[in-house]
Amino acid sequence: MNSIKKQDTADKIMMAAIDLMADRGYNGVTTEEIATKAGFSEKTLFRHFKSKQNLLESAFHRYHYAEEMKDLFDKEITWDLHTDLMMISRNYHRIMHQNRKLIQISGRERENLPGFQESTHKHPQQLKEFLTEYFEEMYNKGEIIQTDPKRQAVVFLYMHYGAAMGRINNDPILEAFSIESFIEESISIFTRALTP
Amino acid sequence: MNSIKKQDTADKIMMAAIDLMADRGYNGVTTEEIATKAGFSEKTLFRHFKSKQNLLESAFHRYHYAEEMKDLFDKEITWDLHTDLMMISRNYHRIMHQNRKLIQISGRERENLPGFQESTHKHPQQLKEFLTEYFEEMYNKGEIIQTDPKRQAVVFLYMHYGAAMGRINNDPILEAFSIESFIEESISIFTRALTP
DNA sequence: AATTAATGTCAGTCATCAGTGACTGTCACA
DNA sequence: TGTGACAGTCACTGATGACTGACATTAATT
Repeated sequence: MNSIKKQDTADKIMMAAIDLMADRGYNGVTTEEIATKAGFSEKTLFRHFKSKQNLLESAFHRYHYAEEMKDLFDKEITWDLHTDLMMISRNYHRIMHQNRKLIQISGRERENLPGFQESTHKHPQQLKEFLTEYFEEMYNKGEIIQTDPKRQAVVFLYMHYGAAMGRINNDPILEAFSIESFIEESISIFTRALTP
Repeated sequence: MNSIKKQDTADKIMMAAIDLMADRGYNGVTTEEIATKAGFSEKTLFRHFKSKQNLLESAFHRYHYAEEMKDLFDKEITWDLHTDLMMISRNYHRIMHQNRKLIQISGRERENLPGFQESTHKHPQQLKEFLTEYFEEMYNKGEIIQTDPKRQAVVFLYMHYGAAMGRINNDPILEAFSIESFIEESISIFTRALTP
């Protein structure tokens, strides 16, 4: 039972930490609260993590969404603009939504998470490069009009990033709206703009 | 010199508070730091504001970007799609940039700012309604194609919201890019998508 | 039955921080 | 010259929060 149970406890504590810190920030939450929420004593928390800071870092490391983002590119590209953009957007929003708590924390805790900001920025960066290449290729295939593919990629990304952040922050604008509906509209606009 | 100087002191303290809290959050900054940065003693801070919480609220109230957003609609609409969208975007980004510190704080400090979230959401809401009406009117004039104007407005807004947030957070994606360049590309895409 | 790993309890340390109270200094102005 | 408005200093308090050490408990393992 040793390492399994041990891991289980650590996981529960990390989950509790993520939950609470996403709502109230690193400094807004006490180690006691985290432990209680996880169903353990504060002492146990400190037996598993050598400090509060270390707990946050561990939690981040453990639940990092790094890898998923990459898979997004490896999916089936059909070279049909609408289909591909829909697929990419859906996956993007799914990943952003799954990782919303980590994203909230990361936005907030620049100071407390050394070298973390960069890892948050790494994946959009990759996505931007992938999209840029995709648009270039589509242009070469004569499927889209010629403009600057890098700029198109950035606009596309920010459009979805904005919506993803709105969703994370419970923006009332999205209340009347499903995210699926947003995706459809945005892709329609994009498709229509780029189709020759 | 009474109330002028008094206001001046209070202002300096509020400015210092905004500066520091935008970087490190409410709980990440001490009243002493704020006072020192403002060039006063901690005592003076508490003579002007009855608590740290009250200081934050006052600062927010004072520098609230509420009003500016509305002016954005009252500007010259030319009923030329490209021109109007450029004007709106430029103003939007200008206001967002001017108020970046308050925006950062507001995103972070949901818990500490009672009823603040709603006031942050109010203006985009207004903007969304204005844009919706604008798109409807443009459709009636036969200047744009028929789709759902509300959805168009939301997509337009989030596109710029995303970029504005990226700019605030120093997203490296925007490094190679001026915001003006983003605006141009995004409006080109939008214009091309909506033009009959 | 003895051992061990994981957790709990309790009492306590140490540092920090919001906020206060008493008193002083300074300048404007009447 | 005296009063009022504003800021400073200093020495506190009271609370909180991260983190520790000693010892007890529980339950599974051998």
